[in-house]
This record gives sequence, C-alpha cells and structure tokens, in this order.
Amino acid sequence: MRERKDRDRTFSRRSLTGQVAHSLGMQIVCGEIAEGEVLATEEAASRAHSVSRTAYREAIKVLTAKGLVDSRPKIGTRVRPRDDWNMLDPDVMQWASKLATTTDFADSLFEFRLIIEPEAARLAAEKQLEEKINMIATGLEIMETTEPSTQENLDADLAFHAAILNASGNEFLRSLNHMVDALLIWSFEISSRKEGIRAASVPLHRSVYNCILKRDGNGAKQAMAHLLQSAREDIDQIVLPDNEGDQASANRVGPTQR
Amino acid sequence: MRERKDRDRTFSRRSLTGQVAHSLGMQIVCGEIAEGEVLATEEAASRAHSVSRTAYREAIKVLTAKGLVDSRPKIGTRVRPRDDWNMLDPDVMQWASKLATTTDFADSLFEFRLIIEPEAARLAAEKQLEEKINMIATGLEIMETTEPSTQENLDADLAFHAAILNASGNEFLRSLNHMVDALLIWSFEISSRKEGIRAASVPLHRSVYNCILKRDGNGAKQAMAHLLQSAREDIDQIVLPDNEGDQASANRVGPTQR
DNA sequence: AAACTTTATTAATCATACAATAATGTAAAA
DNA sequence: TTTTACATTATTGTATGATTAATAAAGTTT
Repeated sequence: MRERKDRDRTFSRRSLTGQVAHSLGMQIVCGEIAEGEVLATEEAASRAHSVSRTAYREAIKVLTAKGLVDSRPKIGTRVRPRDDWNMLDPDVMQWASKLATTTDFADSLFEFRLIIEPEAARLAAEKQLEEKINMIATGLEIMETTEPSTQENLDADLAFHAAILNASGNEFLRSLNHMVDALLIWSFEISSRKEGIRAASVPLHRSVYNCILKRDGNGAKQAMAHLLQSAREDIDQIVLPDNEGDQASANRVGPTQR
Repeated sequence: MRERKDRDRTFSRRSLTGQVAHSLGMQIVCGEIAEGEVLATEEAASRAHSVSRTAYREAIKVLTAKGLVDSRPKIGTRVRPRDDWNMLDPDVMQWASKLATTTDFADSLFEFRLIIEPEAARLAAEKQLEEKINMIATGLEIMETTEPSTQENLDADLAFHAAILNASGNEFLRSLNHMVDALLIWSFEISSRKEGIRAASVPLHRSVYNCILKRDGNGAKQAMAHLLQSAREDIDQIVLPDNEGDQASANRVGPTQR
C-alpha cells in the first residue's frame, strides 16, 4: 500500500530545478562549498549546471527557503553559516545523512531522537487518540508479518514511527516525521549490511505499542527509549567497526561519493 | 549588539518574491486557502498579486520547499495536507503564530518546548562547552540589566534561549533556535499587553544558568521546565482571559482537531 | 468493460531585456 | 590628508514571450 510516492515528500527531484537544488544543497551540506563562500554568478552557475538562469534561480530560492544561502544584488549568493541551516528540514536532513561518515552524525541523531520519540510515545499513551493509535497497530502488524530488510518492512517501520509522532497529538512533533523518515532510511541502508539486526527490533516495537494500549505513559516512554538505544548500538557496531582506535577505520565506511 | 539583522533569519520580505511567499504562506497556514485546494494558474495568480510569473513562480518554489504546496502540470499548484507542512520551519512557525487566537497553538507550543528545552539545558550542563556557556551568560546579564518589555531585553531573551540550544552541542537542537525565536517574539507581543509579567521570569533564567555552571544536569532540566511552565501560565492568563467555560479549559490539553 | 489514443490544460523551461541595488572607485571639498 | 559626494559597474531582481513537456480527462477502439 505504501508505495514510492511516500518517498516523494521531500523536494521533488524530477524537475530540473529540483535536481539543481539537490546537487547544490548536497555540496553545501557536505562542505564542498564552504560556509561564507560566494557562489558563481547566476549567469555562470546556470551555465555550469547546463540549465537556464530561470531554473537555477528557482533552485536557489529553494535553498534560501531552507536557510542554506542568501542572495543579494552586487554581492552574489553566499552560503550562510551552518547555524542558520534548517537541519530539521527533511531535505537538509537527507543531504546531511549522505556524509555521515563520522559517528558524530549518528550520535547527534540518536541523542535527538531519544529526546523526541520517547516523549511522543508517552503523549500517545496519555492522550489515547483512538484512530491515530490504530495506525500504529497497522504499521506494527506489517512489521511482524514481513521479512526484515525488505522494502515493505522498512515502509512499515517508517509508518510505525510516523504514527507514534502523529498520535502524540502535537503538530510540532508530528512535523518531525519526515525527518525521522530520512533517518530511518539512512539507518536502514547502513544496517542492511549486517544480517539479523533488524529482526531483533520487532519485539521492541511491540512493547512500545502495548504500553500505549495500556495507557502506560512512562512505560511507553521507556520502551521507546530502549528501542532507540538498541538501534543506536546496532548502528554504532557498523559505523565504528571494531575500534582499533584509529581514524582510518572510522572513515572506512565512506559515504556514497559521486 | 544584536540588531535588526537577527530578525532577518527568516525568508526575506524585501523582494517581491518574498512578499508573495509571505502572503500566500500566511493564507495557507491560516486556512484561508484550504488543504487540497488548487491555486489559480500561474498566469492568473501572478496577475492577482500584480507580479510577473517569474516572481510568482519563485514564491511557489519557496512554499514548495517548506512542504506547503506541490505543483504539477495539468493539475496546478495544490495545497498539501497539513501533515506534510514543515511546522518547524521558522517562517511557517511565524505564519502560524499569527493565527494563534486559540489556546491550541499555545498549548502545542509549550508542550513541544517543554520536551526540547529542558533536555537542551541538561545537555548543556553535562557537556560543559565553555565558550557556548559563556554566551548564555552574556544573554542573561543583559536580561538582568535592561528594562523588561524593551527590544533590548527581548533580544537578550532570544539570545539566552538560543545559547542554551547551542550549548547542548547537538546541531538538531540548535536548529530549533530560529523557531524558538519566532515563538518568543510571539509571546513577547502577547505578554507585553500585561505589565510586570516579564520581569518575574528573570530569576528563573538565572537559576537555569546557575545549574548549568554547577554541572547539575537534572537541576538545569528542572529549572528550564519551571521557567517554561511559568511562561505558559502567563500566556494562558492572557490568551484565555478568565475562562467562563469549564468545559473548554478541560479540553484545553486536546490536540488540534480539524 | 477494458485498453489505448487523442486532446486540452497547465506547469516547466528557455532566452532576452531591463530595473534596482549596493560595493567600489573617483573626484571634489574640507 | 580626510571626508564627502558622486559616478561606475557588477550582480541579483523583475518582467515578458515563446516553446516544451507532463498529464488528467475525454474520446476511441477493441
């Protein structure tokens, strides 16, 4: 039921504008274009990307909207300081995840999710918004009845986490679901390198849901925290594979270089 | 020290494109243009706004980047379901705050901040990133030495909260600072209707800082929670001025129904 | 009824021209 | 010499028209 379409919630890459925004956004987030750096003029840059100035400008507007750049006449388009980037924007998030060579990214990520998602689970248990809780069940059931490391299983996982955020009844928390999607897809790609990891997490999902059903707010919160910590350990095992302590091994799991 | 420039971190309203994006974005977030609704064609809409198609299209790209709309040939530009909006985007946040007539908005808001900011304070206390903690002090000192309800005092308040998020050492938390800015400005405008409210909060800020200095993570967390709860009560007093309906106040914690 | 064409509508893209802006250099004035 | 005022110029901002591509909906055939 959940098809590819759900993946399109981030800025569309079908259009030329989308492609340029994606390409430039990635370069900026990955540091290939440094903070404070001024991009080539529209004239030159659009030619470099083989698109019209119009298409290029629209791409820049997209990046501007996400806080990545700022354009001014006579100055040019300058990359804004990292502090101003909207890291919680699903696209920025996804771009950033591509360069997640260091464990820093994974750490910040799980630290953040550990703040957000357990509380969302608690709120879901306390508020008991029936229809929304049913959607959690739906995701969970598919997770339990499909093979781990399949597309369908991942989609169910995404649906589960999105449903929890949604069932928190807080629209700011709900807004994080696109971001969490980007993350889950990232960790799916990482963790599918190693067998058996994902299967183990299904019961943890179940116990989160059970607590919510029982209206056990603190239980749900703890269960979710447990689930995330478990996921973090799995990821750490891979991203930081047998630490002999040197930089090289940490960098070994390189990003998808273009 | 902190001038107007800091207020410009959201999408610039100087350009025509910015004005149109602002106007349309506001209409969408406020529900004047409903979810699922299809906007007029570029041709018509741009004329309605008295701008060129170029400027209008660029505005649409901005809204697309924030998840508010989606354009396709033969379909037109359609307002996406509320679930897809990036509520954490500073601009969207600011637009949404304009329609905060209901307490729902304030409630969701404080619920969210109560999840985020106390944890940020705890992390700041635990990680002890010296330079960043100094920035907290700077904001606090200005708060303590300026008149409440002045621009300077508000700016110091913004700086204080931003510094805490920053000192959490987590870049996702840090990203929330623009959003929190929008909120603080909103509550400043609300609360400045009533005298004396803001002065009372200064000691609460101080105790958050003291806990961070003492490396008391849980203390900092609780102090921040206390600060926010106090702010919430102040706002509630004004937004919901002497509730005549007990029913209404009982349901107050409810979700944003639609 | 189903599958497939066609058509009409709309955004997407391109090319070009001109306007507005602001950094920088230049000359006049103190 | 320093400052002020002014002109220069590079860059984005805005406007317009033309062309292309995508696609939903209507129509046609099987």
